[in-house]
Amino acid sequence: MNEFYLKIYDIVRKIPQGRVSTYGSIAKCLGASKSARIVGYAMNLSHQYDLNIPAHRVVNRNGLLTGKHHFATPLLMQQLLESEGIIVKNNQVQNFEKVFWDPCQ
DNA sequence: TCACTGACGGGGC
DNA sequence: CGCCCCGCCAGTG
Repeated sequence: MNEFYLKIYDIVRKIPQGRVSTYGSIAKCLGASKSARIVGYAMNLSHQYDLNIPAHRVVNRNGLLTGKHHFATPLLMQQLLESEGIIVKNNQVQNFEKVFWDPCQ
């Protein structure tokens, strides 16, 4: 747990309800565009610490729910998104361009 | 040190 | 379009 991770968590906490962002755009926003994988790893860690991180709002560049298996149940990620009004079909966020939120805005 | 593993992304074709 | 290859880099054993 270092400052880089804390910055990642700061940004993820700012993602509004009903919107999603991507690992890569978050990394790029922090000036580390090549460290998208690390963002994913940080999301993985966020479960074991008692941080209040909406990790379900972070998907990959294609809008795919690649991290669903790291939640309590594989369906939880999709259910959380749908409860915020996001439509998920075949592990993929629909209207991805519309709900995408740029962390650097 | 080394090798391997990913909740990744860009570029080529 | 989709698919594949490759660079990336923190953690782990």
